[in-house]
Amino acid sequence: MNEKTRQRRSAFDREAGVAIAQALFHERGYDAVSLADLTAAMDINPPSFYAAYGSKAALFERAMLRYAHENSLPLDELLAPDRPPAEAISALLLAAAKQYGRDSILRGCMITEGMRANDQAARQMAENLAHGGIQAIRAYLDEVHPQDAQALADYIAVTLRGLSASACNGMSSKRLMEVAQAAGRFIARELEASESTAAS
Amino acid sequence: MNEKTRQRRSAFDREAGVAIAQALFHERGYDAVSLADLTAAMDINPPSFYAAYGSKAALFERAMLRYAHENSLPLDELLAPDRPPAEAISALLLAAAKQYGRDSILRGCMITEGMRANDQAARQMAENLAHGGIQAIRAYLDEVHPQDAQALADYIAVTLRGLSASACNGMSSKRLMEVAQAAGRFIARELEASESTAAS
DNA sequence: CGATTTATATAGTGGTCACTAAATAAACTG
DNA sequence: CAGTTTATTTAGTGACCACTATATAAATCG
Repeated sequence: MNEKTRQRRSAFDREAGVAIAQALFHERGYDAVSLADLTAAMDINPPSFYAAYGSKAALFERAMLRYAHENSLPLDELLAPDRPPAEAISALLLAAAKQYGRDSILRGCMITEGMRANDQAARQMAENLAHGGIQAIRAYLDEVHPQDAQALADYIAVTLRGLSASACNGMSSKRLMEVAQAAGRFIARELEASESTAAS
Repeated sequence: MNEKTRQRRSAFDREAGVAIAQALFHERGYDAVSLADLTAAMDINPPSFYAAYGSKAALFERAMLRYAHENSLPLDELLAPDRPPAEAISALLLAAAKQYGRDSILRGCMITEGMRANDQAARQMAENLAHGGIQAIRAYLDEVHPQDAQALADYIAVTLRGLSASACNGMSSKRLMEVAQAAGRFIARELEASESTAAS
């Protein structure tokens, strides 16, 4: 009975699939999201997945790029050259803390946390993307505070990583923001101190 | 031919097995170490593993406890009540940075990084252990700086997490220590500031 | 409309995962 | 030395992993 008549849907929306993958990867991390999870969430079969994206890692990269385009901190605005550096850096840290703790499911920074994936290819992609962000901060500091741009950039990078990881383990938005504000205040004091040192 | 004569070795050293597991879990993280990795490193078969440890997660807990016993920061000494708090906290951060970057293979804090495991049971065990450390710092701050012990404890916790994660992604010991020293300096200034505020 | 291309559907692949049943050798106990 | 316990051995388990060979339906295009 019921001989053949195999049916077929039209092509699925591949950009929508990237958005779905972005949410899953952000929520659970690269390794904890399986192909079966992805194809189920997109309501497609594995061959459609591979025809569209090539591999799980390639889709992860597209998802991170989409995340960066949609959610990355507006470094250009935050770190505007005409702003007082202390204010700019404080604003950056606070904006990060706000974003990392905003959503109850999508915690922390998807790219920062991607750097701790077990899969080597996925980790490398995240590291490359994160490097760009750190470089932008470093370039800004080279302009506004060249005497110890590296140390400040490292301090900011470590603080951002700590904020992201803490957000992932449930630290509340309020507490994240308080830590960010404290760090911003500390940097402001440090800039003041080295300004007056330089002026003496 | 060669009928039977199955041989058997004596029991393996279970404590040595915990040490081997500790190194593997610290190096790669809980999820990235397989049963096969563990049994191969210990040179035993899976049934010996389960007879000795019960499960992979249970061994992870024993390995973390061993790590804590062997490597955990001597909070009692670092945070001695008769020490100036600013000095004690700076010493704590610097000691952490030193330890996280000391070994080229065993990077960061095994327990802190365990909190990001994909396996729920392993993550919970790490969170419970980490909570103890944070609580010790919090109790110390309640004694020496009760007016904002929570904010300071959060700042320290976030900084420690950032240092650990950064160590895992290759930040050099030198840079980790510079960040820790900067954070310690910032906290010293903050304590000074709030002391003088309180005195006014 | 007919030919070609594209992306779907079914139904798998081999590999690895944590874990175990059954048999038996060593160690322990009387 | 005999009986019991303990921990080893071999040889698997089913579940899940990322990924794919083959067939065919829809979309595209002359």
